[in-house]
Amino acid sequence: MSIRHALLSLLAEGPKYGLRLREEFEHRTGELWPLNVGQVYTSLQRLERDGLIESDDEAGDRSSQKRYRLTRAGRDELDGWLRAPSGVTPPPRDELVIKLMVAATVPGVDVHEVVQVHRRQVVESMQRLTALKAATGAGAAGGAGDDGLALVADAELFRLDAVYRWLDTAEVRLARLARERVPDGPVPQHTRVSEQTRTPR
Amino acid sequence: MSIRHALLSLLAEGPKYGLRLREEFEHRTGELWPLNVGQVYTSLQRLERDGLIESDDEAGDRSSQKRYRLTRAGRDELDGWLRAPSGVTPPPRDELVIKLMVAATVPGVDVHEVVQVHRRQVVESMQRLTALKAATGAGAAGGAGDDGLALVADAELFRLDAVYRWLDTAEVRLARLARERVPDGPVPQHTRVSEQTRTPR
DNA sequence: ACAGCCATGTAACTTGTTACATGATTTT
DNA sequence: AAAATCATGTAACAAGTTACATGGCTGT
Repeated sequence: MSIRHALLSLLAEGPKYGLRLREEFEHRTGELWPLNVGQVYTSLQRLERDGLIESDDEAGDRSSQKRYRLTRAGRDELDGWLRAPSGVTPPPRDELVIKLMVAATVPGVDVHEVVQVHRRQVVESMQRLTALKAATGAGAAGGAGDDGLALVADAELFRLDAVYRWLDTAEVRLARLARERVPDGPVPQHTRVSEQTRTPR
Repeated sequence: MSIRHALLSLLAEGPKYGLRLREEFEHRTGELWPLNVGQVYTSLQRLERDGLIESDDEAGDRSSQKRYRLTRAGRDELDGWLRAPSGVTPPPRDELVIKLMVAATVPGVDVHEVVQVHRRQVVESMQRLTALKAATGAGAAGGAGDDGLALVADAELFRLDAVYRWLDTAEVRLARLARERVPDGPVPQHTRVSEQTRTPR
């Protein structure tokens, strides 16, 4: 639901058209989060379908700018989103966490190795981001776009730092999990019964 | 793509059926990430469609366990996933970051207020998670399921801590962004021309 | 005239997600 | 016999994503 609302936000400043919206989005996020143009148009159509934005319907001619503006409902939706908690109910599933939780018991897979691989990737990403920040920050002498990049890069850097530290604490527990692997897990009763009554192929 | 691969991982231990897969997934993640049953079945069907898993096709009778097992292609896919970087190319879009980047320039919205709201939510979530960890950790005397919960909770806690620190550093820059708001942004040339030639409604 | 960009749009697809239906088995 | 639980399945939709098509405008 991020892109929908991001478009609403950009439209709150005034009517804009598709490509313009893409440019602004990418500029604000320091060109770190590319946004496919097609997605802007599909999102705009869906927003219009939901009555959150309107367009100058006079323009029947293709290939000329079609401005969209926020409706009242759109503004309300936007205000709600800005004050709504971001991903806390339920907590968002973290792919890396899932990966390690299940990898712990996959036969023939060394958890330590998987952890190592990801640790290395985290470090590399952090180095890349730091270099990028330094390069643009020094080169262009600090405009607004650089602030955007810095913000996005910082968010990623903090996140990656957290991931790295989690990997450290997780490794111990993961090894224990793999060892403690219960061969007689909580199997529902129905299973055992069915296995007896069903004819094996 | 997380759930697909999680199911593959669980199936790597041996053939299992739908409900069993849900139970194991939820158990591993400390019951913190509920998984809708329907989604297990849809995911299984799609995995079978893609040739990553197989089922005992003998069972035409509904409402009896249908076991799925990993195919060779499935195992390969799984191995690839375990070693693949998690969300680095391109960096995942962070909803909160987007929210604040665009909120900075929405008229009538106080960035500081939005930041405050989210700061509070982060703190509350962290407290809730810490309490949950303490409660189950002390009560059940440390089984494997508690390790699962601890791992997931830790991941969330580290993540939230990073979010909190980012909010601190971001607030300054966001205020600057809102002030520095360029009224004459990089408008594509085509726009100006069209605006002259088009009849205003 | 032609290449390249601006601008919009559409068709097709993926994963995630929920609500609901169905039937068998077990429990009360 | 009724209620609860186990187990599978389906229909429908949202949101994200990409590849492609279309036409106008601009510069060479």
